[in-house]
Amino acid sequence: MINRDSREPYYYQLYRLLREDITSGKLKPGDMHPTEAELLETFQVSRATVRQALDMLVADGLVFRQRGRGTFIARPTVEKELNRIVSFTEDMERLGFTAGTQILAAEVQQADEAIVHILDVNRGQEIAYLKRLRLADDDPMSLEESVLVHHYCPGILDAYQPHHSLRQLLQQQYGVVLATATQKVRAISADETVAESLSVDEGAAILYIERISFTDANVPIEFLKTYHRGDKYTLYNELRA
Amino acid sequence: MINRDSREPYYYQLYRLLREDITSGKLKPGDMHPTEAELLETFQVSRATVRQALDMLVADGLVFRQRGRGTFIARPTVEKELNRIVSFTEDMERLGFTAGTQILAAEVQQADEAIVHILDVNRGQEIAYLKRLRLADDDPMSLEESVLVHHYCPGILDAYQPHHSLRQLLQQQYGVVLATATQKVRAISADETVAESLSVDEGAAILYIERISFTDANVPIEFLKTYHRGDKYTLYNELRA
DNA sequence: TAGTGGTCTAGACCACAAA
DNA sequence: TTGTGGTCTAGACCACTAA
Repeated sequence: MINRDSREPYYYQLYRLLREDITSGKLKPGDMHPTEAELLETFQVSRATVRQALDMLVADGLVFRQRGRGTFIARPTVEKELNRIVSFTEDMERLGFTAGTQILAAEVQQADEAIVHILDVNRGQEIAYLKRLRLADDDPMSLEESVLVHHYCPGILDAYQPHHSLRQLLQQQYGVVLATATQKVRAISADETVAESLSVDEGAAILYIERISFTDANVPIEFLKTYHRGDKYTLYNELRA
Repeated sequence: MINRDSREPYYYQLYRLLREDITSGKLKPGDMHPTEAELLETFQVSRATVRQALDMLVADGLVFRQRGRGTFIARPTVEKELNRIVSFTEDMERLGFTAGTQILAAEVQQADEAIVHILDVNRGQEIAYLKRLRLADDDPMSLEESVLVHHYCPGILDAYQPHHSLRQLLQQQYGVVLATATQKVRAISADETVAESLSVDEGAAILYIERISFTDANVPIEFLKTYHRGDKYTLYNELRA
């Protein structure tokens, strides 16, 4: 039900309630969604409020409307997922692998000239450096080097455990939400270090990705370099005209 | 002004009018947009209608709202461009190169089993095959193999000229608009053929992209395989949480 | 014809920013 | 204090779908 005393808008509360019914599987793809009239009655809010909540579900791609027929639960498409920021664990599980992690290095360092410009910090300012080897079904898949602005997540390297999601930790312990990211993707040849870490031959093709992640306040918070095994890893994305 | 007799909704007419003021440059980034109250008065519509039009401008990224301050014209950001379908020519010019093209093959073929599933055609149905070498400042940059459903663009291989954009040709001569695409990105090692075409050593890192493009009616129309030189080509994209 | 979503009105009160 | 956008109400009429 809608909490009338909450500072959260009615439409947003309703949105979350309706979304839960879909993501929990209570309503399945193709099912008809409760009509606007039913929602008015059930939740005792005006039609504009109901429509505002439904607009958000439509924007999320969770439902679609057909004039004269009703509102229906959408069939999830792979495409919708393609440009989302996904954790390595999520990514591997989607592909049917079991994800594992080895921590190769975790230390607080001082920002060098290169990082200063990328993460908008001052030279010498503290950064958290984390180097991890990512495994899929116990085989090396990717090598990841993360640099975080330590100021926003002090002590994160002590809190981090291999089975944790860095993303979740940032959100739950520090209230830092990764909202957007930009990335550059290149194909490179494995140098000795990378080859050894990933158990491939020197010179093997590597999918190299540099990502800068931003908080919901549009502040750069993480710089990530990833070396994926070219023979094992595929990146998907979607384009619009 | 709003045409009250049009079948086009008021909010949509208003949206187009306001958008025109921005894209024409009459309103510049950072400028304050007319307030909702002003728009009510000027266009003699209700506030809900004004807000619906403004919602669309916000969704387009053309304006942003600040409670208590007003609505402002947004600064176009590079990031917004990152997930757009871009032609090779556009792409190279953005980077400051001069784009060139050599046609290596252009012929009508019959769909084999692999293509049948990708482009949703029948086995043996006609497809247009086009193999092009892409140059940046006269250096080989990428090797592209396009497969088009010939039925939607009969005779396109005769109409195509090296300095043309395939995308423009499809739109202008056949009314086919490429609206969305999905792509897979991998790092591979150059085999003999690819190495020779791109003037790199065999085994050099190649950024390999497979793209399926869809029309605005969501019909698959083109299958594109691209081999980019790893030492020269970088792919950019943007992610959301 | 009954029921659905699409559009539109004319108000109201609120939170927030700036003077 | 004034003006802005944010939220909300209680209606209305319309276009479309399906029975």
